[in-house]
Amino acid sequence: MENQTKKEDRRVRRTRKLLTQALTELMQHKQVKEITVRELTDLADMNRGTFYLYYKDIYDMLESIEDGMFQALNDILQRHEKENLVKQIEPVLRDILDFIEENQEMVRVLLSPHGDMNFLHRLNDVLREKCLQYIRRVSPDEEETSFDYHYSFIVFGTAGLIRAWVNRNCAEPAEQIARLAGKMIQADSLA
Amino acid sequence: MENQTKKEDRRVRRTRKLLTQALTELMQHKQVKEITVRELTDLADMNRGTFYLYYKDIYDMLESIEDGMFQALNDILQRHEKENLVKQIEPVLRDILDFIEENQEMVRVLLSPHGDMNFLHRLNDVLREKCLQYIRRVSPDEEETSFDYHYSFIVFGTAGLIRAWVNRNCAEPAEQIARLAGKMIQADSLA
DNA sequence: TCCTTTACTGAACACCGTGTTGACTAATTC
DNA sequence: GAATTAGTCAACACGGTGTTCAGTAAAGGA
Repeated sequence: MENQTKKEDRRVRRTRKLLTQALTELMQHKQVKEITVRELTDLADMNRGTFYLYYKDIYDMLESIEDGMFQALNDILQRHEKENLVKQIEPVLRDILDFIEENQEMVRVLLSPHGDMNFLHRLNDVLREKCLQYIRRVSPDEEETSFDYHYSFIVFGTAGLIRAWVNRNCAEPAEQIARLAGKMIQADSLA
Repeated sequence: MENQTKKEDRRVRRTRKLLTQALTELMQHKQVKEITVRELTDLADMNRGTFYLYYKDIYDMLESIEDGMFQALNDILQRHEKENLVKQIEPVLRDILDFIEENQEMVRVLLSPHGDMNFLHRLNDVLREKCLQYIRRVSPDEEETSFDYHYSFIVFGTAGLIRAWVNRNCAEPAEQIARLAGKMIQADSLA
């Protein structure tokens, strides 16, 4: 990915960046459905046709941005692959929250009322294995069905927590939120 | 509300019902953004203009349906107004889950990837006071900021649980889910 | 049962965003 | 400096939108 970025023409980087900035800006004020390609490119101060050189439509662009975030998320999960999750769930959370803090504007709009339900579900899918693995270790004598419910509660709950955090402009240090999330996740897994 | 329904012309009831059925049907297969008024009224087998007698656009219609659900939710909360939430959170949950089971098709699509983020946030708002009240009783010596995070975790988490449940076509009895939710909510509040 | 009211139909309308095209210009890379 | 490629500009047909108005059919009250 870094390789690709460096091979990219400077104009391409510029255009992508301007479009992303404009979309983030617009999504703070209106729903995705209300955003037209015309006003997006107007705000980014470029030709409307240029948009179509990169994306099919606004939703395609949004998905593409989400792709980038999940790429990063996967990298983080990869790095913590070999840790024992039961005692060390907070380090992963720390890294994830740090990444979120760096991209808070986009995360905020994605989890806002103007946001994207599909984002939540993709998050669900990515974290599924990781979470099940964790829950099984914490309370191994649980029935299979219960796993699913605990896991769904935890992932959506954590998303809610993150949403509250970015809505406060990440006022609290990431470490504190990681600890809090860790506690609640553990409490649920045992419940 | 019942009064209004009975005063309504039979044709109005019929039209509203057909439109709602058609939308529910379409939302199972495609995103809201992809649904046109034309295909909605085609599926409902009525004139396109008729749609506009009731709703501004598809999103307005969806919001209107959500309004009805929140109306019902408020009624349920009202009925359980005077209960002591600490020991008796499950009865409210039971009633809410019963209602959800009756409307599972719509709830399923609203919480699906094709769903509506705004729905989650409205749920958040409605349950806010109720939840804060509960958390304060369970763990009264907590700082104010923490409340917000616990509360956000719990509401989103419960939504996730409900989503998992309706995705399984409400296979488990509502009572069992209410107990599970109650346990996890309590565990979080204490965490 | 008739009569009034009103929901719905069907067709037409201008409007606007979409997505694509082709020739031209400007920036970037090697 | 030359070749390549990104971005511009104007134009185009297309299709969904939201609204209108006259005509039809269904509902509900007396």
